[in-house]
Amino acid sequence: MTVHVTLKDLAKRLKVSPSTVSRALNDHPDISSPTKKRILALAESLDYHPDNVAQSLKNACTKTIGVIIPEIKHDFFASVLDGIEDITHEAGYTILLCKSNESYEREVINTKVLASHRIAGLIVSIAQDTKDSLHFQSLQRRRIPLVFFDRVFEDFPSSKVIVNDEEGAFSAVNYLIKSGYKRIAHIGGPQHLSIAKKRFQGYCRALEENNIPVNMDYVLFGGMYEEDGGVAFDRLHQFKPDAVFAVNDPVAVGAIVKIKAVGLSIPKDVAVVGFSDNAIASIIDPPLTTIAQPAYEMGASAARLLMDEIQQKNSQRKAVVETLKTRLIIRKTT
Amino acid sequence: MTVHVTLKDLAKRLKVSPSTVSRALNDHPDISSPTKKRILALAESLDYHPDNVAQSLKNACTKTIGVIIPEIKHDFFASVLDGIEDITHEAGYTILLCKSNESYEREVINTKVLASHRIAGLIVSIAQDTKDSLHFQSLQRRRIPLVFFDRVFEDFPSSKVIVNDEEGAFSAVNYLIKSGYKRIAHIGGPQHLSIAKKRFQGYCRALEENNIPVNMDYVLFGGMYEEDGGVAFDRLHQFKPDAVFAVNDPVAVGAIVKIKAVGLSIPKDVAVVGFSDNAIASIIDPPLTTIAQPAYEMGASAARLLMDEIQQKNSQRKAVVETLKTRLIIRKTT
DNA sequence: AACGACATCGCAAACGATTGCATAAAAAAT
DNA sequence: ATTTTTTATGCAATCGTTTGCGATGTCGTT
Repeated sequence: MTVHVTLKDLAKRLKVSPSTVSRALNDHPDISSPTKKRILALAESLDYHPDNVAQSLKNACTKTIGVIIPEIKHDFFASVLDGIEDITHEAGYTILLCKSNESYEREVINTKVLASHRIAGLIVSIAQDTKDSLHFQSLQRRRIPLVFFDRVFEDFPSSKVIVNDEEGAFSAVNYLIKSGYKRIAHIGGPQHLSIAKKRFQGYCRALEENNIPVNMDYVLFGGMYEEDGGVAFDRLHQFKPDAVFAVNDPVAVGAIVKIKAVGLSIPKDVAVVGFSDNAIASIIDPPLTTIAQPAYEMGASAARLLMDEIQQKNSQRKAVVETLKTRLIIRKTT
Repeated sequence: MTVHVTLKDLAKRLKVSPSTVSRALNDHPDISSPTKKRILALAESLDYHPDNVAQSLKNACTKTIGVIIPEIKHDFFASVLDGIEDITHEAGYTILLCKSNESYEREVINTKVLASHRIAGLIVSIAQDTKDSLHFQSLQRRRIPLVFFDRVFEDFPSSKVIVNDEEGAFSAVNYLIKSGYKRIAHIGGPQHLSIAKKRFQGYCRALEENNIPVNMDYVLFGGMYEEDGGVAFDRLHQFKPDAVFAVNDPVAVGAIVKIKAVGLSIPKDVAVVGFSDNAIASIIDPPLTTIAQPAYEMGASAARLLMDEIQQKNSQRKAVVETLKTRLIIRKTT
């Protein structure tokens, strides 16, 4: 009365050896077609499914890939996950999903759990709290292919999928300048996050190329959430900026809410630009000018890179960095 | 030069048997504390991690649970997933994530893949295309605990987490009636989906209890997406409804867009009520009156139920149905 | 001095599947 | 009729871990 039907069960019932059953199920040419048919038929009727766990143990590799993201309930990551799922599913892989909750400790635990699950590879966007990459180095030592996306370590020897943050930020700020805005503020994110840093750099370059000095009164670094945007604009308010370039859409939204709250009008008094083109951007009032990131495509690209690395496991792998293009979407906040 | 450090490696290095190492790592009382310390120390320095795959094989159970959802990039499911992750992570389980893309075939494949991964349990919200439950019955025969949420089979003998859809719909429509709306239309979903059916039932009951006959001119059944809402209102338009109760928020949004497009004003000419309280609801112009579903809580509840069932595997399990409360959120579309 | 009680540890089988090698029978070639 | 080849199947080891049982060795007890 075993619950799971095993290969041995089939063997016993048919009075053949387990090896024969295994070969028959894998359509090995050594097995005669009559026996093959008998075995296939029984397997079918008993609803036999090979035990992936045992197969993995034997083959020293599973058909699962790990994914670690800071949070799930977030347009961007959800879309990325969607892209990852579609590609890996095609390739016969399943996703082991972990969430870091932006915590370094939880990220470390996740890598350990996933490693001991023997994932074939790992796709990661690192947490805000994460500053060192020891846990990922440990995975590389075990030859587990690794692909980072969006939030990456700049000098980590692995494949990455990023967007051209600097360029995107540049084009947004440059557009603001060309539109005649003079006092352009920046609400930035934590500068140890490469995306936050790059966006700040793009902001600076745009100003410089237009011969506008970077005034640090207009620059604030905080978190990546809506409340951070509100807090930041509160402090910025005294300097009367006529435009705000936020590190991402939630922060931009936070700023918008605050701007409206203090009685200023958008974009007449203050223009706002976000980053990411979250769903919220097209829906908020007024609709937010922002920089679109191809989220689904990033997930799909990361998954494709990972699948490649897994397949050619033994050949010398080279870390490839894929930079996807951003796109400035002009709406009503500028 | 093995990549993975195994228990046997430790054993060899320390000239003890693998069983001793195993027991030491599991803090078995038979092992003396000096040897324990030696083993622990080496395990630490060699960055040893037990192979989950081998453990799973031996123990006939993994520390993973499967999750099948129709799509990921959707506020509701993403939030549910968030809830599931938090609870299962606490319990030491990892999520194997599959997406059905609303397709019956893909759902069937997913159940097979997950079963052969030997998941300890499964959480599912069924696809729109799914009409029979054979694949889930097959899982139950293998004694894999199953919990459905949101979209469930009404008469399937397993635990479920649902919201009181009928009651939620009733309260929304009742509110519309009390507010003085007379010609209340319903843009419904596929009636084989229990949630769509229940919401329609709530709509009917509200009308009936207020002595308003249900006029099927005002009722349309379609899909669950934004475009379906637009299409539906197009056809509804001729009957001049003064209020629309949509089966969910995307459909409501589709209707809103269409209503604005034909030059009607909301809520003056037509009121709109959605269902789910997606992020979009609070952001769209005008902000949408809708019925809030506790998405995160549903995920967390489903996960808790599943954890319980897994732990008391052998005792007779009873299917428990947990019904969470909805909440009418009144915004500006009514 | 002899015997049982403990404390430590190893042996070996097991989980379910795969696979190189050996073996047996049947078919083909001489 | 004998040898060679082909075809079909079984044996046994292996992946990494766990665990019941048995084998030591060390004490304390009478």
